[in-house]
Amino acid sequence: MNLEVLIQHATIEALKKLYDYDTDTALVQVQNTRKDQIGDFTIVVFPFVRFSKKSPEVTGKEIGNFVTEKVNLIDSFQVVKGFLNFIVKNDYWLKYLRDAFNDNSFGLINQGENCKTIMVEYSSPNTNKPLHLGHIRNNLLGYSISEILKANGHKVIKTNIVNDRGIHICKSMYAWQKWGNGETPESTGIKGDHLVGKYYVEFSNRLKFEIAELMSKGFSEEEAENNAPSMIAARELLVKWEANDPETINLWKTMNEWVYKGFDETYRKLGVDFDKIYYESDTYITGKEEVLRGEKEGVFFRKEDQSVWADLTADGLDQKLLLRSDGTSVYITQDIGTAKMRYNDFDIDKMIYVVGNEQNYHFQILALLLDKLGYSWGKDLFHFSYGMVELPSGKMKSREGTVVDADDLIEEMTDVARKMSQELGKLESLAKDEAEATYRMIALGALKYFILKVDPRKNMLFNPEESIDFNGNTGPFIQYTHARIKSVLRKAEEKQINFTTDFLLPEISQKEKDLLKTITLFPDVVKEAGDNYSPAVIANYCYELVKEYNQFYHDHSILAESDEAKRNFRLVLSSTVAKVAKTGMGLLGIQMPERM
RNA sequence: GCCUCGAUAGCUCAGCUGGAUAGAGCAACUGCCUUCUAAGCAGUAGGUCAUGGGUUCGAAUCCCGUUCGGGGUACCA
Repeated sequence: MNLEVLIQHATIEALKKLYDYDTDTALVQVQNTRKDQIGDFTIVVFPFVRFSKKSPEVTGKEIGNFVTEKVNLIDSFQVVKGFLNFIVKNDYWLKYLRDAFNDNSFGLINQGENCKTIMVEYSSPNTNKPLHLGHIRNNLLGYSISEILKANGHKVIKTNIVNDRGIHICKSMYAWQKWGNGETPESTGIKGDHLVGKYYVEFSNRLKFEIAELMSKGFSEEEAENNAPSMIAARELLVKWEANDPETINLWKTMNEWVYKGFDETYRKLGVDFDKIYYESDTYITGKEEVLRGEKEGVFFRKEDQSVWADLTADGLDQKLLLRSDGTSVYITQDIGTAKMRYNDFDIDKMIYVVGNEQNYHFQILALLLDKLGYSWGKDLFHFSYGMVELPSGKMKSREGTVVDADDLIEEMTDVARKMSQELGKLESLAKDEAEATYRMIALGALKYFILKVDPRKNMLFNPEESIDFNGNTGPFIQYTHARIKSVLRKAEEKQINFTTDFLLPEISQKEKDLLKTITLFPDVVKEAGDNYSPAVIANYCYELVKEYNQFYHDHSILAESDEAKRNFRLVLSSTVAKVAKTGMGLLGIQMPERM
């Protein structure tokens, strides 16, 4: 049982003995004492004065005396206004440090009885265009959430559903057929996903032109879009595709292969991966079957034009199209099929969809439809809904070319990291490829931290005019601190200074104690991040920790310390900070360099 | 229109399961490298927590109204 719980229980007992008041753990909260106050743990006594019938100060003193008597790890206490601050014996903190230092999986929970099998879907790209910054946020969140859930003792299956079919890819296919002149990634030297994306943009431009033309002839915007020749051609391609037309399927396969090769490269650079990949071209048929079964069972209905719908008005929503009048399937049809296949393939306790908040409505409906189709797990689907990445000019739109391309961004960041390292004269002793790997590590550290430190639910702003920072509250700052500690530890080794946790109790300074206390917060932070699906909690903690370390580092010598117990303690402290920071950043998918 | 999310320093963000004087970073200004990595440390300045009410011993945090902004409400995905 940890000390906070001991204090909590002792306080409950005190309330009973002193004031004959019965309460439970929910009403007695032990919190960490504010940094600017003396003490380690705090209990707010205001809620108790009502039945102690004494002033907050007196109430605090009475409870303080009782608890201090009862819990022998507590050294003393102070009452400031209505706040009861306990001061804990140094032995407690030092023992904690020893344990943390010796525990290789400090802060992580082993797979135990609460272990769930959780499937996390993320990335989910369309195969008609390359990945952009919005996808980067998705990929980083999905990967990080998976790691955080593993750290909380769960089994995680990372999955990706590739939207490899549908009208969007037909648009690229049509444009390539029409204006491509047989271009390939090989013939042009353009990365496959970028080449296909180029034709998607060309299609959009052409369509925009055609719509304008038709509207000038008196068509409404909707009519114009439906009657634009390019749009008609793309729809024809989709019908041919669903009818298995060999020529269409061939072209589709070829262009998708180009895209996959490109995606694989981007995923590799980003450092994300998947345990199982689904393709909508494999799952949409199951979806169609499910919809038709639903229609047969009277859950769904068919309109005169042969389109199939779900009536959700009883649930406070609208009618929802499930199959088009030409018989082809839509987005939600595919998702129904994908969900069913996943539950057939794996024994899943929980399904998490990492998808942007623009699709909140979609997932609300998906859960409802699956429930109506008789799947008990339908309502348990969890949509991890995250905010958009916005540019100063507003939302990113692939169709309009206002996107920050993922590959470009990573390259630019790497260039900045390289330039900066060289200006600072760092890494000169490293071999070229090792230095390059470190630049990449720093660049990705900056990018990933920049994205993951913000609350996932909120929209965030990216300004391409200002490059992502490498100083201050950033990934490289945390990486730097790690490298700094590693450097000290290397020097210790060179000087043959061995250190163990057997140090006799040294006196510890306030800064050392603050740092040590920050280390003790890590397990709770991991748990909170898991409960709230929030990499941001981890990111902000890592920053807090290394900031604390840098202050300590500035004020104390480590290797030059003559008192052996102190030197020993500081080395253990440093080493533990490095380990915790590395573990924490690992949960964000950020690697830590040995030197930088 | 309806549904939904948001608004904290000049900018980007923490803090939101109610607790002490609202915190960081960036940008601006000042100091600190003959000593373990200055991608660092210390400091100055910067706030009506959109706004009006309510609940409470106590509200940035919870509730209601208002204003402004994002997203959704497609036979796009």
